[in-house]
Amino acid sequence: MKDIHETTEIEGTTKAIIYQAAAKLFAEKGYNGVSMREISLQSKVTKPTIYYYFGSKEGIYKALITEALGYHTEDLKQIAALNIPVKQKLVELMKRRFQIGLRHPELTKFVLEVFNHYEKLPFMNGFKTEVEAHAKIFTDMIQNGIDSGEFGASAKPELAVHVIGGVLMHFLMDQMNNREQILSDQLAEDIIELLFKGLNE
Amino acid sequence: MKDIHETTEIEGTTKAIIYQAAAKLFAEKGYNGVSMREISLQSKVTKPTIYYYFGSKEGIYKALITEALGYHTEDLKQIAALNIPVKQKLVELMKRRFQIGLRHPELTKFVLEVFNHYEKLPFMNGFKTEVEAHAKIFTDMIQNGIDSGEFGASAKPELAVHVIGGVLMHFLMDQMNNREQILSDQLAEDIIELLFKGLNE
DNA sequence: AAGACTCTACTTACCGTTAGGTATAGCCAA
DNA sequence: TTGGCTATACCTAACGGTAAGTAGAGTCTT
Repeated sequence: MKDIHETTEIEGTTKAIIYQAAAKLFAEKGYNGVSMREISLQSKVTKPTIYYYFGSKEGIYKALITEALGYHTEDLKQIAALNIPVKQKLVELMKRRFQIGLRHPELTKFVLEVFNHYEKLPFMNGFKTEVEAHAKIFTDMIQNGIDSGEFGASAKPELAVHVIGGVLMHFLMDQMNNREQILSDQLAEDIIELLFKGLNE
Repeated sequence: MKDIHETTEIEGTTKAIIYQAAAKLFAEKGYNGVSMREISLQSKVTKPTIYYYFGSKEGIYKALITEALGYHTEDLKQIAALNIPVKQKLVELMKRRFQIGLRHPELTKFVLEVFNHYEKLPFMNGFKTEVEAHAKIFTDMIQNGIDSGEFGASAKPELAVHVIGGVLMHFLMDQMNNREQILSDQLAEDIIELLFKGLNE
């Protein structure tokens, strides 16, 4: 899989410079917390140039979300297609998400924001389809684990999906708000192990 | 325990009217997404009157956070002091948080925002102490469960804290973004049960 | 008990600043 | 010399915040 920025951007071009400056600022302060002037200053590109490439503030933001979301969904599809036990898929998913979280914190924050849609922007609904597509792949993966008997029969699928997804997002969020490194492959394994064995063992 | 709004507000007063309008708007659109004019319009109170009572935009926001955070910490303290097994305390905590989430979605969103501090406001740091105090009570509670042998010895305390806390926040967040009711006492019990037994049972 | 004063609660009208966005002209590589 | 790109300078609307003033109830003095 290509690295996250390679899909739409060529490093060093004016567009890419604007793109990365905007990603950083939006991730730090949210959509309404960032002004076009700030992006212009941070990227050292004048305002009209930004408008030339992205059309509007909404335009940059949407481009950012689309890329981040697309990348994550593609990655998830790939994992779902692997020929390994579901439990291993979950470990793999968590490891990869953690790695992306460390390498691309800005884009990770966008994904978290879309999934949790906190600072509700009116145009966020436009991504509903993509978010649901992503959720479906994940749900199917868990359902597979239950159907195949790999998970206990008592595990309710929707509950399991929420718990695993919730924990994953929580750790990502935690890393996004911390300077020191929290996430690691080992942590990913420990989390899945704990979720499988349960607290009372 | 008193209901959440009784602590600082008397229903029907101008201050309370502003307060509730602001809570609703901030929860919907985030700090930077809401203007003082909007609060003024929504509450049908003129702008200077809002300044008369709260001093600044930051002032209203901080008042909202302080109340919500204070209430939640008080509630958590109360649960921690109960003379029941730790597992039951967790169930009780989750039930209560779910109930607050349903009854007071606006204030619940504030708590989530502070804990996840997404749209990072510069003055959010001012609540670090309170957030840490809250976290400590929770961590001690889990640690108790491990020390007393109620939880499995293999459960790493920090991991367990993050998993339980993460799941709790995730479900609250999910409810905040949905119109239909998701949360219930039964769900709280199911979640804790799943976390204890693990997925493979 | 009447007038002078004070206080709370609130309004009208406005401030300087910044927001998103753009018209227009110039630069420069192909 | 044309078309992709970038700069200057500007627009209107909206922002957070405030100066100045007032209605009306209460208080204090004579």
